[in-house]
Amino acid sequence: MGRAPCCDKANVKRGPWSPEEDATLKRYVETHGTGGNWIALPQKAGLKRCGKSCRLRWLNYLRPDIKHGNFTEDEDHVICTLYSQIGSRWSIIASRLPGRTDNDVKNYWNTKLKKKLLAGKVSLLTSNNANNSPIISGSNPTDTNHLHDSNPSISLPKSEACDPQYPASPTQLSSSPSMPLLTDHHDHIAYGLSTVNNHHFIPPHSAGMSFTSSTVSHQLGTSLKNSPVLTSSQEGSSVTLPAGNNVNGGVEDADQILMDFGFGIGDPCDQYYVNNNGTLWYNHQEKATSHHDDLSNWYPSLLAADSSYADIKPQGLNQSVINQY
DNA sequence: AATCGAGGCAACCGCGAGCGG
DNA sequence: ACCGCTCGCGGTTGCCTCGAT
Repeated sequence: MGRAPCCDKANVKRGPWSPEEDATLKRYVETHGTGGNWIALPQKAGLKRCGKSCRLRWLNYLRPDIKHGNFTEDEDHVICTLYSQIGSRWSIIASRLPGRTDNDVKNYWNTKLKKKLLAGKVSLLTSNNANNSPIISGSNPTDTNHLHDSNPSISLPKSEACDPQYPASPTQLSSSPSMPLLTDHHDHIAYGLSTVNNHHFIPPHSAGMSFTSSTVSHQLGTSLKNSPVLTSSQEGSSVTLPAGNNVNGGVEDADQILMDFGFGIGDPCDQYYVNNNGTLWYNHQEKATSHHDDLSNWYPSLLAADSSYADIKPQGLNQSVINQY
């Protein structure tokens, strides 16, 4: 037996809200509040809507002080940086942006910001430029000063702070002297703590780390300093990145490194790319190809960006391991 | 002017968490 | 401890708009 529906779908209106419905809901909530029960609200308010629909409409549209459209550069940075650190937890990200809803942020990321980021029009801010970091502390949603907090930290709920997928706060991890980063295919370890298909992976940003070409060289045991574009895939495929793209700047930027390790998260064609500010980019290819220029496949920092890895589960990690970092 | 496709956004869906009985 | 109910979240869908052809 499946879950009972939250409402009688046959007797509720669905689809876009009319101005009359908006007015009715707004009037009711402003007069009576939600009463802590959205399920019962539509009947009391005289709406033929599902309670969940009412809640969504109120939170995402009718609530006072909602901002729509026109995300600022500061907001872009907040979203990008938090996304790089905590992934697609839109409610947390939205809570840092006064007047923005999780739905808004999510849509903005999916439709615009991801592309903007890939095009290099907005950057992720790292621990190296913490003075400008939008990663913020405090919880007052109306306080916009946090956008320029000089001593940033993000507070996750306790359970999340202990979640091995988010092994520790960025602040804690940034002080890590040496975290195991890259090993080869045989060890099935890429970046550390999270595990995907038995391959461990944590992007540098999640660890609050700056990731430089020399670090990569060291970890790979290979001299990369004179190799702005590295391919070390088992297939030995070379990679051509789109020209004029800051993120995938390839040969134009000697500090940027492309790594096609040929191992890891499911496919020999997976690629990892670290640019000069420490941002890890991940490219998943379904099939081996010499053309890795489909921008839609590049993701910054977090595997969580790719829904095909939604099954990421932490494995074999305990607090003592976390404490090492 | 008509058609088509891509992009953007609002809304829906299903699941997990939390809470009270 | 268990169960049922509601809330909140993230992923997905579908409609609308707009630009290109």
